Amino acid sequence: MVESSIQLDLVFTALSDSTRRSILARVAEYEMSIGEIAQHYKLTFAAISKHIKVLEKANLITKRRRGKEQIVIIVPKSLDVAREHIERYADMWEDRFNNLDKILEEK
Amino acid sequence: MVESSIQLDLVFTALSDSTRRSILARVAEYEMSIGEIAQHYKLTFAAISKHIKVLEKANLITKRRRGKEQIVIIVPKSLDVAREHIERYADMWEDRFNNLDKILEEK
DNA sequence: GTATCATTCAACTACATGGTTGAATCAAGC
DNA sequence: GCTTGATTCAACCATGTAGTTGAATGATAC
Repeated sequence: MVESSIQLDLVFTALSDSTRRSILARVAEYEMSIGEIAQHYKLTFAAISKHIKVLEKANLITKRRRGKEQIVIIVPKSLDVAREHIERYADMWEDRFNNLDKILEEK
Repeated sequence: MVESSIQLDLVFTALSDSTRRSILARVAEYEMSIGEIAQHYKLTFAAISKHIKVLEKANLITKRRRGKEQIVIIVPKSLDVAREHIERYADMWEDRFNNLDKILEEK
């Protein structure tokens, strides 16, 4: 535990399950109720509800009430933290690559 | 399980742990042996070895032998699959946002 | 081939996760 | 206030994961 970023932990954990990625893709297109989401999967309602809670905890989605239903809404900027983190690896590697000249000179 | 992408599962699972992200950041800058990596953490050697195996399984890093040591090397393009997936969510949301006009017309 | 250093494997513990079922909650409609 | 529909909670089971320790392997140096 060095770069203690709980938010990143939560986001990557949420994205590590294909059912959750599928749900996220769904609500990225159309906001919909939990019941509507659950219809598309063989899992029980409760299981879907749990997956949605994981996405919510990672702040990838949020909920709003519409009568009896809970409407699931994507939080658009929430994935930025993950995207930016991934870019950072690329940048580091790029820097290292650009320093190859120096390394070769030492030979 | 809808968009059965085991590779994405592995990559996001690997990135969901801050120790592994830290290791990945380290080897993105400089390639180094497992022993050198382990020195920076309070965990046992075996624990670090396990973390590195998770990163290897996700194809984020690879290993090369140098005498007695195993040198850990980042696989630069391996994160693309994750980055591209994240971009897709953004695109979907963008499309939906651009269609707001039509939705408002229906009102 | 023996000693040594670097790493991995095996066995184990503790805890988290993904799934189930059935009861409980909560808002709406009558 | 009762019923119904939508969702969540609680309890439980099975499996996976992160960590440990100690033994086993693999490569080098002598």
